[in-house]
Amino acid sequence: MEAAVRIIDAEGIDALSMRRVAQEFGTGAASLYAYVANKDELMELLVDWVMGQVVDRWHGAEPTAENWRELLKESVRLSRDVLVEHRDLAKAFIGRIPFGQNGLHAVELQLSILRAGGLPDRIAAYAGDLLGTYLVAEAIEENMWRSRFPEAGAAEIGEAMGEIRDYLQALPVDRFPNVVALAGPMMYQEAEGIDRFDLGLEVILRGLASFVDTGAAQGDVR
Amino acid sequence: MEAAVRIIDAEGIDALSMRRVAQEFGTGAASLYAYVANKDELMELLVDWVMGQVVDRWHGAEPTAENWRELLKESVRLSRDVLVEHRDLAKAFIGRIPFGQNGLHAVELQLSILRAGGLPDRIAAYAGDLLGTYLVAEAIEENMWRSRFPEAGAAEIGEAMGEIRDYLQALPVDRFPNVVALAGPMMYQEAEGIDRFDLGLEVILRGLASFVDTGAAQGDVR
DNA sequence: TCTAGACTGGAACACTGTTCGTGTCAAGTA
DNA sequence: TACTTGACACGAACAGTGTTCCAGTCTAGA
Repeated sequence: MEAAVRIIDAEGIDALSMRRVAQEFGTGAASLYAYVANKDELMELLVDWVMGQVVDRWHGAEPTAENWRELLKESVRLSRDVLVEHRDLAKAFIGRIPFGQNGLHAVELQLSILRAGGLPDRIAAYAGDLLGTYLVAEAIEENMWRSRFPEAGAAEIGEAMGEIRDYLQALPVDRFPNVVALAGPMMYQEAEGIDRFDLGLEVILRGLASFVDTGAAQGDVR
Repeated sequence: MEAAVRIIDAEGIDALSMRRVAQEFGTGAASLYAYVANKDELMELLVDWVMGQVVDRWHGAEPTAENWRELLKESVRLSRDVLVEHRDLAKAFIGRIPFGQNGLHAVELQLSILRAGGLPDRIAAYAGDLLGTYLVAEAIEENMWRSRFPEAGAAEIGEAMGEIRDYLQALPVDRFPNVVALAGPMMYQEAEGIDRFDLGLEVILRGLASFVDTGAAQGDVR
């Protein structure tokens, strides 16, 4: 597990092959199949391993009706941070439900926050999924920008975005008026002190919060 | 392009190899490199092709301050439907920004709806991204359930979910009280006539709508 | 009729996940 | 002590991958 994470951290998830992992132990790929059924299972374990990291770093404050929003944001941000620390690893979450031991633990934590906030069961159950896919997608995208310029630095990323912005702004105004007009806000990592991730988080949270008052925000669900 | 889509529809995106595409023309893989720089470019074209399908099927009603929510829902649902029709294809969208000709067209449409709704530029610009990642993630997940039981049928999917639900409910209540309690709502495709996809859509839309009134919903963005 | 350039496609390279079968070694039993 | 069992090691092989090389073919323009 640790060897696999080491490879991902250093070379990205595309470099993670059975042979490469085995090499880390100075052995052949076939040896790994004594411990793991196939690569998919290794991925599954990897996903659960990183969920364990998230759980370990969670401070564990008691969720209440007052602090649930802040707590939820913190937990989602923490998960995002852990994912981003391991480059590509977020891609392993695609098409996988983290129902290993650590994954369940993390789900449990999240649900406890959502229910403390007074969300209806149906909404709370679904919110976990929604936030999960959001955070994974965002982690992947962030890594994408970062890997475009391996030497990194926030400045370089801004520069890359700037180039795309220029391209969008140079589009024919008659065919793409809105794209041209919004090229600026579309290609900024942060604006007015709030970065993209927090903005999306806020949007989802406001949507969730609208379901808190029993009966008030009912009606046009469809 | 059409050959590639044919393969994906029949065998899934994992079966899409250069050799397999070439075989569709009765030739060798090397021949494709006269038309396409590499597989990544083929994927890029594929992504733009499917965006073209979405644009072609859009009815094109004029967005207004009254109908923007309904219109936005329709457009997101349409995109999801087109993606799901092509199995795995949604995976090709991961880590890619659809800025081809058709992609830009689709973005333009979406932005026009968002701005008609009176969303601030910054929110509108970001909402496109948010909805895009949401719909792609949801399409992938739906396909995952579907491919677990290739003979398909909504009943089989429900059965598969039922098994996981049973497993979750059998978990130790003292360690996972909330998971056990919410196992039911977590593992239902639809409840009370609203399916998962529409529910998530509604959550995001409410969150976005809360930014419409200039000044009203300001304040604690962070 | 000749030539330039677009296209073809077999062969090869360096990889991938996975399986087979032989080999090693340590613990448990007679 | 001798023997058996079972867990693990791992080179070799198989069928597949994306991509490049390069000797060919074919066709449009001069």
